[in-house]
Amino acid sequence: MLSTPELLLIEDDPGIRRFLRASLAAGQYRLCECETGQDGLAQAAARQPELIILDLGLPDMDGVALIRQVRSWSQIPIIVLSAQGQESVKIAALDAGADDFVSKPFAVGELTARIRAALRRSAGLPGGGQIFRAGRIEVDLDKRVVLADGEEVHLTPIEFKLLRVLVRHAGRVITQRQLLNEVWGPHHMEQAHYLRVYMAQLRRKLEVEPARPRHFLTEPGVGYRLVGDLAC
Amino acid sequence: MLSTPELLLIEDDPGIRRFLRASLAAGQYRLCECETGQDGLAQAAARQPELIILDLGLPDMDGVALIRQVRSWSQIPIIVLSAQGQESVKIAALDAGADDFVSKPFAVGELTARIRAALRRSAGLPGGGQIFRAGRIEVDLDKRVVLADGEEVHLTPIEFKLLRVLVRHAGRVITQRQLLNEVWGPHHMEQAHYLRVYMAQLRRKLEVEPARPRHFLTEPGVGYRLVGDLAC
DNA sequence: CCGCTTTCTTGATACTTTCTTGATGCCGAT
DNA sequence: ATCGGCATCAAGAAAGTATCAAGAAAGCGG
Repeated sequence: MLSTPELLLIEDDPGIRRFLRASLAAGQYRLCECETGQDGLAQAAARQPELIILDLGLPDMDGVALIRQVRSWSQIPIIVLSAQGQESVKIAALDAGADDFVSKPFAVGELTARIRAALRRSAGLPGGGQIFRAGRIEVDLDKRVVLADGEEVHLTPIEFKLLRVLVRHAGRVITQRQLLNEVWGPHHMEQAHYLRVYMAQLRRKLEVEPARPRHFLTEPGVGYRLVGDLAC
Repeated sequence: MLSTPELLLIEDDPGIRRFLRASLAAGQYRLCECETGQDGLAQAAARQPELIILDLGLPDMDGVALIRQVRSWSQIPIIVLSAQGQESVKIAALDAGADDFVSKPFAVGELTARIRAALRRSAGLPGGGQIFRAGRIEVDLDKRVVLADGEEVHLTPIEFKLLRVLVRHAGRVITQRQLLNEVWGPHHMEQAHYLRVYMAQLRRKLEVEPARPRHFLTEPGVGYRLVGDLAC
């Protein structure tokens, strides 16, 4: 069960890495660590973490450039750490797309509070559980639980990721590229076949008549759309 | 957004108010100022600003409590200012629902960068979906959904592309070449036949009397025009 | 560390929708 | 009447989609 959020830490200083590993990985979050910007970019694309903590002063590339690259395909929250508290650096990072900026030395408590704030925002929820309903289907994104006719339905990690994206955009059409990007990452945006396999899987598990879907609708040539009771 | 974003400033210190008024109200934003927490809450509810800047050290009420109250009904971004840089205060404010925390004394450049970051984020989510209406027709370009008499109408990719161009230029005549260019690309600008086929399709699906179109009008020798209720 | 189970990836095939294209008829203008 | 621009219908071609299934990979428990 992958319920704890995964954070990606991009930081070259081993001391700080150890420090944050101790502070963050202790139950609350899973932590994935990188030492270089290149590796960080690759990991961000491959693992699709829920949040990125980025040290601006990397040896191999400019931190602001890294932010821009990530922002070219994703809205993952990025919290920047930096030894330089210079105002111009902060502005550059924030305007490049960073969500928050923390100067070193920092207090862990504050950092974790800012992480919570960023995750809360990106979840799009006040913190209390929002439940999506569509006919006999019930989805609780927080608890990571899906019910059909009140019965719990087991979903694999990818199935749930896909469902989550659909639920978050419920009512509107999502393009195949967008789904592929958000579920498999930017390197798989041509593998539309994955989408078909997993959409069929979701329908098989959640639709009454998988062959005649009432909620997981296909928009041929475009993408898919999840229609539920709460229409916006 | 058509007009400049409105910010609500809740701050008892007249000096800082004057300072921020000078920095923020100069063209970029509209600024609404309050001296007390009570007034701030009232203004937040009444004016629905796009962002709140809140001084934690208000004379009449606890800032953290104010954050909680606002959060009980709204997700407006809140940036906290505070003279106390104490970690526990920051954590309390962020966990109460604040989006960001800036300690005094602060640099305007950083504050405005953080404001931009917060506004950018909040702009992304709810979707400023403007809906085009024309008689019984309703077009939501964001959701990619079209209704006629409240009933959903399915459009193929090309049909929707064509409709989108028409909606974006609603009220004006669009030449055939322009439509062909925007829908099929610059290599098909001579295929006026495509246009006739698909325009007929749109009329068949959306007009009450396809033979006597009321909204999808032909301008002989020139192109087409979509007339609706909201002109822009 | 190994074997077992679950999940992911990939391929093959049948099926559906959509696009393109040609034929035909209408209407107004010359 | 004839011609050019427009509307409509229809059918084959092309593109896109659903589903099954099996080997590969990854995760889990002992």
